This record gives sequence, C-alpha cells and structure tokens, in this order.
Amino acid sequence: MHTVLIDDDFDLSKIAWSGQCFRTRAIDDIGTYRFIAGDKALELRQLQSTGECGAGEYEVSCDTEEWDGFWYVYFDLARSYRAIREETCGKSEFIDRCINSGKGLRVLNQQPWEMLITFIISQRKSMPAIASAVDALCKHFGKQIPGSGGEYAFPTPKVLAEASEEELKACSLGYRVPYVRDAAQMVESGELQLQELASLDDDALFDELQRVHGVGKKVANCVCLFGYGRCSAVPVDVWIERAINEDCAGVDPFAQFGSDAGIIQQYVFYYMTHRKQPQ
DNA sequence: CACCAGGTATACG
DNA sequence: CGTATACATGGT
Repeated sequence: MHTVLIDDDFDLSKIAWSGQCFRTRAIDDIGTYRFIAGDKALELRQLQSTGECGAGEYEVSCDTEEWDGFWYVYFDLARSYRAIREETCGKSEFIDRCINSGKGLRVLNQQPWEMLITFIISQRKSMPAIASAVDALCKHFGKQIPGSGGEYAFPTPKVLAEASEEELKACSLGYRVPYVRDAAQMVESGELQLQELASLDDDALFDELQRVHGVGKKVANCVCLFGYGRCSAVPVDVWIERAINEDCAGVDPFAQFGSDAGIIQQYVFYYMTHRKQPQ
C-alpha cells in the first residue's frame, strides 16, 4: 500500500467502463476500483487531483516493485495521452467530440491469452453479459488470488483445454464453447504460441490470430490492440460501424491517425456507448 | 417480453 | 468473389 503520482490522463471510471477489461469493480463510493489481470489484483483510488483528466496522486494496494514492474505497463503510463489528444485536436469535429467525452481514458496492456478468450466470448454479447460470463469462467476454472477480496485469476490454457463441454456451457458461453475449447487446445498444444506471436509484425499477427476458430477480423483486432499493444489496430464492431455510417458520412475517420488509430477508436467507442441518445 | 448484444462460420449465387 | 443466415443466452 503506497501512493503514486500519475502525471497524465487517468480516469478510473472511464477506463473501467470502456469495454476493454471486463473484470473491473467499483469497490466503494469513494472512487476505489479493483482491477484484475492474470493472477494479480489491484485496488486504487485518487487521493488528490493535480490536473485535469484524472492526473494526480493515487493510493494503490500493491508495493512499489509490482507497480513499477507490472501495473505501470498495464495502464500504459509510458505513453502521453495528453500529447495524443493535443496532436489529434482539430482534425475532425466528430473525433474532437469523442476525445473530449473520453478524456482520461487509456488503452490497457493486457495479456494475449486473456484477451483472446475474452473477446471470443464477447461476440454477440452485451458488455454486462460479457462481464458475467468471464466472471463465471474465472470462478469455475481460475485459482483464487490471495488477499484480493475473493477474486479469481483468469484460467490457464491447460485448465480450459481439459474442461468438459458441460462445464464450459455452465458459464453462459453458448455457441462459443467449441471456440473457447479449440483456442485453449491450440495454445496448450503449442500449435499457437502466443508469446512468440509478439515478434510478428502487425499484419502477420492479425493473420495468425484468425487461425483460431471463432476469431475473425474484429476479435483479432481486439487481441492485437488490447493484448499486444498494437495501437494501429482498429476493431470495428456495431458501435464503430454506427459512428462511421451515421456520424462520419460513411468515411472511415481512423486511418488518418496511423499508429494511434486504435487509441482514437477507443475514444470513439467510449463516446458511442456512453452518450445519452437512443442511437 | 421482444429485441439486441464490442461477430463469425458456413452456405449459397 | 460478395451477400444471407444461423447461432445460445443474458440484460434491458
């Protein structure tokens, strides 16, 4: 338990409900959030604000070593989101509106395995439904995380590869059960080496991921962006499609942002899913 | 209680 | 090649 100073955009609420991590919880009513990644859990809250967009002092539940070695990377704190906001400002009225609404967002660096399974599950599910299915999967198949307040780690490839169809079905995976099993078996057998894929270029990584049954363009892009830090990857789902068609006159607004396109996509996704207006 | 959800595989023409 | 359709199940 110690405090850290974060000198950049960092809005826990926006990060938590931005559709990239589904195991986050609001712990109390004073702004404490719990994030779970792999076999680690972290609680944190803002103590003091020193700037806009959530910059300031935060109390974190881990030690300095774990913060510097893991969570600093997880929260992508080496990147200046303020700089990205400033650089992109003024290029598009719509994008400006999205970024303004999502100020404080960050794109998290999560684990490829967890992203692969989570986004296979995500297809044709609402965000609350994704969260409950992933939760059920972790409770059924994950190890308890000591001192985490009863949280479970994300299950290993081995455990999911050996799980029965009935056990997986009990986690509300529906027709995705064979997808999850196949993915787990490919990883467990070594047919798909997630660690090795990190050395591939963006296009090769994108193609390799789609060898998995149930992984198409959208899920592959999510894994590239959220699991491998490929910030040029733009997952296009119904919300982004809607933004392109209804707010951008059918013209893709992301390509112009090059290696930051995936980050801009996240602001747009946040805007589209949080704006008060029935489409 | 219909309707839709951070899509994809498969079957057509 | 492009377009149409089935898919399981939970939130709202």
